[in-house]
Amino acid sequence: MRQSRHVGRTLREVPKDAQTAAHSLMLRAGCIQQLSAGVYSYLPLLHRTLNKIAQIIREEMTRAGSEELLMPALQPRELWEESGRWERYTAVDGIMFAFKDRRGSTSCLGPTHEEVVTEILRREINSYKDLPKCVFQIQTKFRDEIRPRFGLMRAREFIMKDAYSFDADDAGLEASYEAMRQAYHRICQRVGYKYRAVEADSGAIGGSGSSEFMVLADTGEEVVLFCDRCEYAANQEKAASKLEQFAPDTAQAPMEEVFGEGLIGVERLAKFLQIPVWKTTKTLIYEADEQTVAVMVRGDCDVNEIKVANFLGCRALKLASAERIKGLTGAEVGYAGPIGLPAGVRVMADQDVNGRVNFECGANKTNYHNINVNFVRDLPLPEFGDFKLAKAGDGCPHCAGRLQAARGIEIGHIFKLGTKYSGAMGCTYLDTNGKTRTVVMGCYGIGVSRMAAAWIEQSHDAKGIIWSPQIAPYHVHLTPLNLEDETVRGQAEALYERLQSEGIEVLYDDRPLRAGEKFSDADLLGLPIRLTLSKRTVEAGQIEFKRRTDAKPELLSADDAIARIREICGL
RNA sequence: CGGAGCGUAGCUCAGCCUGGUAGAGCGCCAGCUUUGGGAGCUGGAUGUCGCAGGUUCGAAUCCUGUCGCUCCGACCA
Repeated sequence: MRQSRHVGRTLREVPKDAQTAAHSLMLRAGCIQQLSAGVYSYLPLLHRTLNKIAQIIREEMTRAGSEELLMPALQPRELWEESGRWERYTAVDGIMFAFKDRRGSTSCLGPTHEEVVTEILRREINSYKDLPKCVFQIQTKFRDEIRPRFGLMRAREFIMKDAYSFDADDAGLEASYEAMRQAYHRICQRVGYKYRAVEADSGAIGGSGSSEFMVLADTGEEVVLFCDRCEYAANQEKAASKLEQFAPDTAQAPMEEVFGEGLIGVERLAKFLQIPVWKTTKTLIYEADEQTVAVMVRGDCDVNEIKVANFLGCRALKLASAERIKGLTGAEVGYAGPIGLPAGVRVMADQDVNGRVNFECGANKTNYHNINVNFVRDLPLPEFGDFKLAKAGDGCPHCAGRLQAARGIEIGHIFKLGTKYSGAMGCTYLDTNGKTRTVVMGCYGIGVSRMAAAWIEQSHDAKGIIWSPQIAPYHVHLTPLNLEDETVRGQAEALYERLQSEGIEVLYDDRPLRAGEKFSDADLLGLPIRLTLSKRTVEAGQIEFKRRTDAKPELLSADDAIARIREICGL
């Protein structure tokens, strides 16, 4: 491609709306243009990268036995009512674009395709002989994000690959899931990410098990925890952990109410009470749909709201307002405790709250704390469960190692759905005994446009993007100088032709610009290899070869340069 | 959803408080010089000041509404 005809001019100034490196660089390199909040045009450079990513995904999906199709983005309300997700996706979470057409029927733009794919496959599957099946598509998805941000990272319109497996039983699902898991590893490895696969919460999609593929980057929105000794790795939303255990007191002391003015925050409180932090207790009051719950965690922990919501099976979980807390506990925020709450409040506690003797908790009275509290004697046993947020430094749940934290960008998420959709929508088959059974499903998503953004987030420097050869828009940036010189111009044109004829993708900067502008643009666009011709190189009879990651260029013959390009780009 | 901020030239922004009919830098166009990391000089073009009302002799500026964009958000007991 001749750069003089290329659409996607570079920007010298940093666009004000860009909060992250990837967003800023994509705008500056002319990869994207914003059309409205969270909606972007993919300009030619990025379009090429997206196609390359899509191609890698296609190849790996196909290798794993999945077949490509394309489903409608525009979907009827009735289908979503059949699966039972309409209300949640529209009224409750509002994540789905929905609207009436001219006939008055309601449609939506699909944020995901479980309903449609189940509709397709339930007509396809009759017998166990028709299983397993697996299909995928690469398509534009729509999510009415509460707050779109970071460019392509959290957009309202984005490109995603989603695959769906259909099996006769759980064993079949395990096999399908494993094939997809392997495919996802291969995709990440082929692109070249530094990444981790982690255990994850399955969220709104539902289902029993899931893994996320996280590209490691400091600006990632997710926190992943992984063990320094074993293979355990999980999203913080899902992660379990073992807390350090302390020897309990040998005898119960009498419960006491202690005045401690304005003591909010467990560190200060523990110091004041002269007890270790692990003996303090945080009690948080939540509104969970229609019920009110109090959740207790050890003072050195925080509540993992996702675990609580999953335990309760509620749709919405949020901290109670200050007024509500005052109404329930009679105290200002900060002094809630499990003793003396109104009868309707359901009391739950993280399991590590148990096993302590003479612990502290809020007294439901402003500025007062109870100490030497003991279950059974002072209050009934609450419902115990795993409700704490695991954090770096906690013990690994599976071995004696410690958890470490890293930030990541979630690019892929695979789920064992089970029969949630097939059951609701009647996707069944007859087994060998002629008995009707429900198909067991899995779903496997990976964000194509987000993968491009994640790559840049992980691979850039002060000057610009550093593409990997596998997903770079072009392999080579041909940047001749002194184009006014006939000889240079002639050689540049000839080299441009030769590279193309050899199947090397080349962006040819044929603009009559100065060296500084060309090189700065080349660094910004970040193609893997830069080739430069000039009066100097003509005299030397060689061409200048520089990788984006090299500091200095080297002089090579055209043949040698092409050989190097082939080697680097795996051509 | 709540809170806040911003919409002025292609881009980044000043001007607004204190009303008098619009500016800078970069970019763009022409010419000359320059020519290996965004060079210099000279000349030039460019705006429904987001939109709609209102106040006023007069509105980018004040008021109201509206649309768009951006940022922040339960101080965890």
